[in-house]
Amino acid sequence: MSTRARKKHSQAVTLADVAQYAGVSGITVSRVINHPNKVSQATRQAVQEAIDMLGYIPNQSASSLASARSRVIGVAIPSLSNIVFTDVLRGIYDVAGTSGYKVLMVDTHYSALEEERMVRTLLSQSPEAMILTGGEQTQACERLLLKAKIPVVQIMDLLDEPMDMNVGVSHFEAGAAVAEQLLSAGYGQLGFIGARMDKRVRERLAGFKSVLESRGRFWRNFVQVTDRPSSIELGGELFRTLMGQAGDVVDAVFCCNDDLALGALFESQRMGLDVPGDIGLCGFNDFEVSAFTNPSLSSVAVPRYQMGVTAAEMIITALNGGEVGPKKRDLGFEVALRQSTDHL
Amino acid sequence: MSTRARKKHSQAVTLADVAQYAGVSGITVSRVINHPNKVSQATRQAVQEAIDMLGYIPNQSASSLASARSRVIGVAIPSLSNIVFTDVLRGIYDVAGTSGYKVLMVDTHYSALEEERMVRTLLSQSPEAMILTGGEQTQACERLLLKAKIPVVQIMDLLDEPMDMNVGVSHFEAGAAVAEQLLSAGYGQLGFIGARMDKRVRERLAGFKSVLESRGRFWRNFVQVTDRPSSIELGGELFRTLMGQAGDVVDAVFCCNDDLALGALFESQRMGLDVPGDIGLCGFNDFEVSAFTNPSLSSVAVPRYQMGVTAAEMIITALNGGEVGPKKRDLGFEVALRQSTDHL
DNA sequence: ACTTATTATGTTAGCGCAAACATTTGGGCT
DNA sequence: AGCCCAAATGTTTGCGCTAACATAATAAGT
Repeated sequence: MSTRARKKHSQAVTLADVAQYAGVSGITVSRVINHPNKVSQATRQAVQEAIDMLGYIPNQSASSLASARSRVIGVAIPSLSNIVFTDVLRGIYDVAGTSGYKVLMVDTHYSALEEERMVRTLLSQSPEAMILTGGEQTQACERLLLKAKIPVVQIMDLLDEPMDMNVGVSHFEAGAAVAEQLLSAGYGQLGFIGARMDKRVRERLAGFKSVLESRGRFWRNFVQVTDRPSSIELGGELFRTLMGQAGDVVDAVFCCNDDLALGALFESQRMGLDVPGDIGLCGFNDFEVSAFTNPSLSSVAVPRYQMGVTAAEMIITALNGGEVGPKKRDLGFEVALRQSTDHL
Repeated sequence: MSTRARKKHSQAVTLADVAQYAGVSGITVSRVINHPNKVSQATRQAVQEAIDMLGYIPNQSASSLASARSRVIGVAIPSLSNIVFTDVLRGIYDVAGTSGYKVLMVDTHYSALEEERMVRTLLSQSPEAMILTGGEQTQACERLLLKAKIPVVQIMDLLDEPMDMNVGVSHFEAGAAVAEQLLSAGYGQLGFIGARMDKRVRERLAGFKSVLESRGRFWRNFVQVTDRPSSIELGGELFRTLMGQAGDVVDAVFCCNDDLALGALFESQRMGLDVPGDIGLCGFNDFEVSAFTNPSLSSVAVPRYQMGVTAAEMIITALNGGEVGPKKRDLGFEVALRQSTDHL
């Protein structure tokens, strides 16, 4: 044995300590923790007592290194301040947690470059799978993930060519559905306000626009968008602007999300406009509050939580070598028609 | 060399591969990554090229194991669906991210036992510090953390005896402040509705109650609470119940959070009650929407994001061996008086 | 009894990296 | 030139754990 004994990293209890205390070998302790059914009842109990007595907590780094299993799922979402993503996250956490996986989450701030950096960070933790938002990864990012050879699920959107698996809804169709519903509710001149204008919002607008164009009812100046982050305040602002330049014609507005829709609703009240009489309003994402405002706000409900659940379940099935089923899942949406679009 | 060569875990590029490619020793590659200024310009560049060429991604498990540094901060929050906590999280992520730390977050679902289980999980990742919500940890949980000998910050509340560091606000004083403000706004018979009833909500109620009792103005049947999770819908329900049993007297209601307050506001509109004329309403947490409803909703603003930032900064300072300053920080609150309490 | 499974446990080696220590190299000074 | 010091790089070892293999103990079948 070398005389220059290296300083122990810590006084932490290790597997070896437990083994000694219980009078067994290290691997037996390891098995009690990871494959308890491979150990006899008696030994298992003795080891468990030693674990409890010493307060042993396994070192996951060592375990990962030795077994090449990290039990970590990496998740990248664009923003933590948007309930849309935190709902998905909840679904992921709920499933991952009960399956013994940890979730390492990062916030990409809606930037593909930031996402690439974050994916690098995540990969350095040797995740066993990865969940990404949307399909706008950088080339380099995609290469990294392919090289990692782990299951990847892209969520939120429906992608033509997912890297691996895909769970989402068609924002194009959702936008189109809103246009249809507003038209059949009797509105004829439809406006659009949008913020942040990420891929999904652009898709909603595209779907909305396609329906209107097919009826010769689309006019560019009925669209009021900005790249600024969405907020209720901004919704009011965009609504006021839109009304300022087309208020004499526009009779209904599709707001790209419920934040904007709420802002528009409250602003319309302050402007003395009657919703749904003077102007119809429809949001997107169906926040809880939208069902309770006066008038209640029509919106598009997307199964966010379920999206997280499904993504996590697909991953866990894949990791367990099970049959994943369809690699692309369209979870659908529902247009919730409420008072704000009910003027007939 | 043994003939039974163990199967390599993966084909992943390792530090040794990079070293060989760059014609240096492994430790030099390690230095380029972790202590670049200890390597000459030329070598650094050569190694960097090798890293890029081979697409090397360091194995964090191995690094943690060898160096006893994980660069992980563990965070336990009670719920992911409450914007209150996700705002704090954002603050933590923003600071931790820019300081090169990863955040491992867990959701305790408002349960101390679940929290203990989660802390165990977190500890197995050898976090360098931990952020917990509130001060209601189990004994065992507290013991685990003490044994881990890492910086711990308890956030949200102000604690008498924090385990280590503490960043929060006094919910008792906030509740008291609301009572004071409502009284000086001219309301005389104050009610309270509350849900979830966690420690912080109970503190708000206690503060509110203490002020009223000191003026002989507290009546038990003006308080309507439930342990069910808070929601807008529930706010409406509790408000209706309270009005049903004390509506002829109560002239203002303190809602333990803005979800309830919004529910109460919308419900009062449906009941044909004038806010703030017939009834005053004050919420808590100052969600964005509260400033934009009609009437706008009075609320108590708490620096949530800043709380996360401060907690993370204290931790990083501590980890760098810096001067942390006061271990207990009261970040204060502000009562935002708006139309819903303005009936004079 | 004797082979053959089966179950329970142990031995060995190494996962990929960085701390500690050792060595070399290259000025800068007298 | 000779010396010293600092900067740059290398060698060795082990972090704590688990896969793979080896062995021992027990049960089951003939």
